[in-house]
Amino acid sequence: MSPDKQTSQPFDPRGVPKVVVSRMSLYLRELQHLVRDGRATISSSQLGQLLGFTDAQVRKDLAYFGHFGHPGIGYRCEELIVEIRRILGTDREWIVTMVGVGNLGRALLRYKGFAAQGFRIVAAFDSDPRIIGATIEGIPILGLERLAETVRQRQVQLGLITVPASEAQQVADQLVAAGIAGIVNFAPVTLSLPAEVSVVGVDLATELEQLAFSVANRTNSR
Amino acid sequence: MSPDKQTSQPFDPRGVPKVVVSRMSLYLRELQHLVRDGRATISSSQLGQLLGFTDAQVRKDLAYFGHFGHPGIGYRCEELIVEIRRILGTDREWIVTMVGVGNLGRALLRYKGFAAQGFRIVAAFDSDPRIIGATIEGIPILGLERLAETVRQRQVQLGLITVPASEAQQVADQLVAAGIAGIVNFAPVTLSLPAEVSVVGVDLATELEQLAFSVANRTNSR
DNA sequence: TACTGTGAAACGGTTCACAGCC
DNA sequence: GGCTGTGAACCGTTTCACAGTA
Repeated sequence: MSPDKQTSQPFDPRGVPKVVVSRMSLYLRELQHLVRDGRATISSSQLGQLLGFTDAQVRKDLAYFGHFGHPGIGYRCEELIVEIRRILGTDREWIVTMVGVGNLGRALLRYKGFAAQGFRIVAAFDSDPRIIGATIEGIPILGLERLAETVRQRQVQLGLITVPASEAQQVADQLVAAGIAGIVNFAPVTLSLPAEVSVVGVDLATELEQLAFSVANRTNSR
Repeated sequence: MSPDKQTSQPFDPRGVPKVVVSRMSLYLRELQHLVRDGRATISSSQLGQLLGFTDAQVRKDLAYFGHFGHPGIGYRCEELIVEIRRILGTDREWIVTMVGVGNLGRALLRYKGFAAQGFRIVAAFDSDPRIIGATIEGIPILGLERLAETVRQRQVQLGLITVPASEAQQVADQLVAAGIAGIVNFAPVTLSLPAEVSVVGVDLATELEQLAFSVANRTNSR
C-alpha cells in the first residue's frame, strides 16, 4: 500500500533477495583478502571464480545496489569494499551485547573478527554470580538484572544469545522489551518474536547435519 | 548421463533442493522439542506455524523423502524424528575431528549438542606445544603431525576447521589428503577444494552483517 | 579488446487448490 | 471434519546473450 519510507539508500531494500545480501558479505570478505594481497581491480568473472559463482551472478548482485563497475577494467577493490560496507550498514559502528557467558559466549567475546567488521560488544550478561563482575577482553560481565538499563543507556542495537536452549526465548523477550533491534540466536530453538525485530539463527549441530547429508548422499553442496 | 548410483535411500538426493535439507534439520529440532513436551502428533500447519513456514511447504518438503503423514491425523512425532534422522544420516554415529584448539575450538569441544545429534569428536589438533597432550572433555589434543595417521586409523569422516583464516586452506588440504569426506569451515575464507569433498562454511562476522543489513533496512528477514 | 549492465529466457522453488483418505 | 500428498499455476532467481562503454 504505502510505498517505501524515505531512507538515505539509493536502492529499494525490499527488492533485494536475501541470498543476494548474503553473497554481498562473501564478496566483501574476498575483496578484503584481495586488497591485503595488493590487488587493485578484479573482474566479475575472476571474483566469481574465487567464490564459485558465475560472472553474471556477480554482476547482477552488485547491480541491485548501483553501478560500481568500470567497463574494460572490472571493479576497483577498495572502492567496492567501501560500497558494500555502506550497503550492509557496516560502515558505521554497531553496539552489540551478549547474553550467556558460557563456553561459546566466552569464545565469541574473545573473537577479534567482530570488531574488525565494526561490531563492538560493550557488555555481556550472565546469571552465574561466579563470573559477574569479571571482565573478558575488556568487556564487563554483568548480572541479568542490569540488562534493560544497559541496553538503554549504551544504546545497544544488536544482541547475541548464547544461553542454553531452555532459556533462549525468555532472554530474547527481555532483549526485545529493552528495545533491541536485532538478534543472532546461537541456541538451538526457533524464537518467536515480533516482526519488527530481525533474527538470524546459527545452529552448529544443524550445520553438521547439512554436511552429514551431503556426505551421505555424495550430493556436492556448499 | 548415467543415472543414479545405487544406494539404500528410497529417494533421489539429487532431486532435493539444498534449502529443503536445511529445513529438515529445523523440523527435526522442533520435533525433538515437541516430544520432550509430551506431544504425540502434529499437523503440517501446526509445525509450519512453529517455524514460520506454510503448511504446504512442510508437506512438500517431507514428501520429497516419502509418505510419512497420516491423513486425518498429521505426523507422529517420534516416527517422523526417526525418518528425518535416517534422511540426514544422523541415525548412525559420525566420527569427527577438529583442527585448531583456540577459543572457538575449545568452546566447540565442550559443546554437548554435537554428541546429542550423533557427532563424536575423537581427537583435536593444534600446533601450540603448550596444549598438545592435554585433554578437553576427554578429547585428546594432538600435534598436527599426527593428523593424517589419526584420520586413517580412527576412520574420521568429518573435520571442523577452527584455525585462523590464514591457515585454513592448508589445514583443509591436509584433511583432504588424509581422506576426510566433509568439512565445516569456521574460518572467514572460501576454501578451494576438490568437488568430492563437501564443505559447509560458518562465518560469524558474516551472520552479524546479515543482521545489520536487515536492521538498517527494516527489511524483516529470518 | 576487455569488461559491465541488463532485458529476456530458462530454471527451480513456493503456493494454491483439490482429490483421496481416515 | 481434519488432514495428507500432489499436479498445476505462480513467482523469484539464475543464466544467457548482447548492446553499450572505456
